[in-house]
Amino acid sequence: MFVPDIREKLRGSGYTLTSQRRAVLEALLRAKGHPSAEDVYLIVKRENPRVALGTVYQALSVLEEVGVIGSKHWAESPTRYDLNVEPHLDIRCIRCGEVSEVPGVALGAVEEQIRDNTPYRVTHSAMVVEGLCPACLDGE
Amino acid sequence: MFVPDIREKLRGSGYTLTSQRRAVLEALLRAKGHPSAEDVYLIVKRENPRVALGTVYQALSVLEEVGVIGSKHWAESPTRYDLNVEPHLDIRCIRCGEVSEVPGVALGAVEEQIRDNTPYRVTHSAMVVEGLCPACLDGE
DNA sequence: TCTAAAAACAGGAATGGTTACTGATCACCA
DNA sequence: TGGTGATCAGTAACCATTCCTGTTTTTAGA
Repeated sequence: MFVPDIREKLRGSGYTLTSQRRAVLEALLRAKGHPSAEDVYLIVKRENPRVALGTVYQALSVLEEVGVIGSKHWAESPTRYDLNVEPHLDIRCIRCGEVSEVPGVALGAVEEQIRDNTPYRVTHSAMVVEGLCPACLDGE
Repeated sequence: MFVPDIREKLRGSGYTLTSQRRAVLEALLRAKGHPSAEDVYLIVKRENPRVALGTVYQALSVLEEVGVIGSKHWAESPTRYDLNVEPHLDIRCIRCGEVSEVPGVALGAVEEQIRDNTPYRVTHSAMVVEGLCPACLDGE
């Protein structure tokens, strides 16, 4: 995703691409994994010590709203953010907190079953998966 | 589930069935839906005004540990507790917070796919579903 | 280019769900 | 009955996140 695309998406919802929002995106790119808001904040702060944590939260929320980034939430753990906005499945290690992707799992059929079996209008569904990562399994 | 069974399950993990834990179970039974810890606390307090919220949290955690109750967590919302410990799917209304069950959805195949596609040892997986309940849809 | 209005920001206080701590109370077994 | 550990009430602390206020930056119009 190029900067002009992102600026365009923000414009579309009445937002601007500020240096802080760009810094948050760059931090997300640099982190490469699934950083929390605090992780992003620490990276951004290295180059721009004056940014506030609240600004990072607000930037993440705006960027998610316009569809440039995605977020995932596990219980007892801060929300993780991700440049990958395609539907995909992530697993989180209950010991070290590392998050990684689980490829090759199709949720389409399940989502259809859900829609067919509830009178609710479904707005969001996601699979939350936890386990022990290979590194933590070694230490067992 | 009868009281002797519950006492036995608690015993098995070195716990006792205290009056507070019993009151929490009764509140859960009376609430009938998917109450939060605070909901349970308010119900328990009606008959036993001296119980502390912390006690309710601790009782819920013990009861969950021994497998007598289950819990579900949605982002931006307190954890909900449930006497139904069988795997099942719940949907939460993003407007009023009401939680209800979605019957007839099978996650077994998906869980198998997950296990086959990750090097993690999966310890827990659940589907988190949100939407608008029929009552809130009416008010749209 | 200048200026007023709107948006975004920094810094810090506040919030809400949950856990941790402390001294008092209770349950069980010898 | 007394001792030992579990449990409890009450309260303080915690942590992720949001909210608030005054200031800075950006934008749009003249």
